[in-house]
Amino acid sequence: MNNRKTKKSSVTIIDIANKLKVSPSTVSRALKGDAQISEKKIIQIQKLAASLNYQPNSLAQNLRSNSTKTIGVIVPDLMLRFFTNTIAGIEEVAYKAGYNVLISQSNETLEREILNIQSNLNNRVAGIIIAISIETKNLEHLKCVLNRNIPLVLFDRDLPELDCSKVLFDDFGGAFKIVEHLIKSGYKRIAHISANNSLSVSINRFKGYKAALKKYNMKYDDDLVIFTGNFTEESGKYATKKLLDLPKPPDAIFAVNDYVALGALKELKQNGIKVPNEIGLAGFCNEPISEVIEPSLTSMGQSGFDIGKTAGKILIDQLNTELKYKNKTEIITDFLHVRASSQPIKKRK
Amino acid sequence: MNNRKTKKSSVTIIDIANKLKVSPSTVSRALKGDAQISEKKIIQIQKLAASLNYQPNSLAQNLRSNSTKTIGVIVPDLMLRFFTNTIAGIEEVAYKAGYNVLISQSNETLEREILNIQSNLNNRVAGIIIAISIETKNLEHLKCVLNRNIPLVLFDRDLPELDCSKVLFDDFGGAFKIVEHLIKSGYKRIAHISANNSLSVSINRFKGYKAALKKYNMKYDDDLVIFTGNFTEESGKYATKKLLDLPKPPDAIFAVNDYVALGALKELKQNGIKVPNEIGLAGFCNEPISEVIEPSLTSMGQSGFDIGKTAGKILIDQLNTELKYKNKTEIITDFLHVRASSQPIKKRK
DNA sequence: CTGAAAGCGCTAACAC
DNA sequence: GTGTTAGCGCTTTCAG
Repeated sequence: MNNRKTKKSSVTIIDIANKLKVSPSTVSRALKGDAQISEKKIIQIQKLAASLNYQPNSLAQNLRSNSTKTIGVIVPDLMLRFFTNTIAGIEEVAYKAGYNVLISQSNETLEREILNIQSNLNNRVAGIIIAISIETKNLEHLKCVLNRNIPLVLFDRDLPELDCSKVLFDDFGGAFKIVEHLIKSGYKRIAHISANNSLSVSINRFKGYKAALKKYNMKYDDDLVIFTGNFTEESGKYATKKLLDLPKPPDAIFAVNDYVALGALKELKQNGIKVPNEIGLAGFCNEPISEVIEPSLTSMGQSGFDIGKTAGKILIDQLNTELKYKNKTEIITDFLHVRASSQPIKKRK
Repeated sequence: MNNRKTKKSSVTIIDIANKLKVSPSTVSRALKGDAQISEKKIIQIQKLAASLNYQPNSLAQNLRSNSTKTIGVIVPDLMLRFFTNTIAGIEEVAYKAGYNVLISQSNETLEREILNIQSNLNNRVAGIIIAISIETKNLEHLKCVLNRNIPLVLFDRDLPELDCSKVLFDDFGGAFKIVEHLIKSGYKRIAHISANNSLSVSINRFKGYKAALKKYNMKYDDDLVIFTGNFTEESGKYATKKLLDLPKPPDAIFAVNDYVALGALKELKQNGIKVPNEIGLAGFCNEPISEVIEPSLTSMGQSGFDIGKTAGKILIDQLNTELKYKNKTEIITDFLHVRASSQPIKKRK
């Protein structure tokens, strides 16, 4: 009996059809405002549906169409601000377009990423937006998505071998601007703390660093580049320690991101080195902390929210226009937030 | 033809049945390891399924069971660190239990929250975890969820009138500890910057503040409490301005959260007031910024990740055990991070 | 131990 | 304009 009650809890198209002595298909059509159905029937049916608080059963619609109004989003780590900001952007545009957002995290492992994709496919998501894990070199699982004609949008971390839509940040240009700014501020020996985990993000920032040095005829020095393997504060400390141990330490440091820069700053302070007076410093991402630390940190902006919105837009475009094969790459840029940590050398006492 | 290809792209239970000359029901049972099916058939069927890379069509399973393996999560704002940390915690336990996570944000509006719930219900989520919006006073939409026997877990923001599972932070105790710490550090006139938007969070921190004063026989002074309406840095500045304008300004400020405290700190600095020497300061949430600002900010920890994990666990418990009516309230506590901004008065020069 | 058959709710040929 | 019918893929009685 409880069972019956539960069943009755949702009104179906058949209930409406019975009450109005019409067929279920008529109801179905009327609810969609099909032009073939007479005006009065449409109104009558829609009125009854509304008064009964009819809600279409998405599950049935999904099975019928073998698709859903759901976008799968896979990110490496939900504890990282950048990725959650991206999700906020995606949710924003998805909501407006009537899509739901299914999230999962790969924890930076390929294994879990594959399971996430699998699960997304089983759930017949309409499309997938993904930032790949550090481990992702093999791309079978991603090709599998494309083979099924499911639109795929890669963001932040590029996979040049994969042919699909992408939303990338201009890491090269961003790094270039930072280093250019440091050079113009009078710094002569600019070090770079990189991550070197084969991620495009890391690689391209390194390239931007080198390009800026080259443009201004500054010698590239291998000793001034430290590869740490990841993006943590600890790495920043470790790398800075190594830099300070050099026979000729740098007079500025460009860190691959703000947390690495924070680690560098702490290490410098611990060694009694004044920033920016003795060593200038700059980071990447413009995290909230960059604005509030002492001295405030010069950092390249990188709006995760905008990247998310763009990725969402591209995906929904592909979904709506059936241009499932149209691969679009969008490069997002942002501007440099110049703060105290990179005060021009001239102004230094 | 393309159509046919797409159709063939996924293997169904019927394909397997045909190849093995058994019925679809046998295959279905064998895949679940039904004890009734003979050992050899089970092995044979599972082997073939694996080799064909058979993936059950979740959509069909969903329709059949009128339910999904999906947990709906609704938060006010995906740009807030606390909520995304919660989501990380939920995802963690959901993943392990084989559930997907569908997220949506209400943007702090009741209207959108209702639409989010509606959408979750249409998608037949197995359960819902929600942090209500600031506007949510009417609870029809939430009762509607419970009426459908869908487990609901409220977190962070309480709605005392609603009878369901809850995971709340010990805001009262947290505030009490902060104020007690300030008192023990020698502060005599402790102000509180509150939000007063009728959220339990705000109300309970205010109550904790008053309780601590009372315990230590300190007079409660209305002038020392400012209600700003929200949780922003701007509010912190505004309230601090008002506090400094008092005939007898406070010698310590307990801000309802870290961003409000940050605003307070900036305002104090702007007025040349030394923290903690002239005015002590404490916040709430232990945001990453609290550790890096100058002076570092004393703050009550509040692990969104733990709250999320707990909420997820409770929901999944209810789902697994069919104890859909068992309403469990879990109170999460954390510890106080004492930092420079509230240095004991004795140590001040 | 296995098969036949019905049905979850909706939609879209195909009829008339 | 509207109804009939079949079927999306899976599960689960009910029969044997």
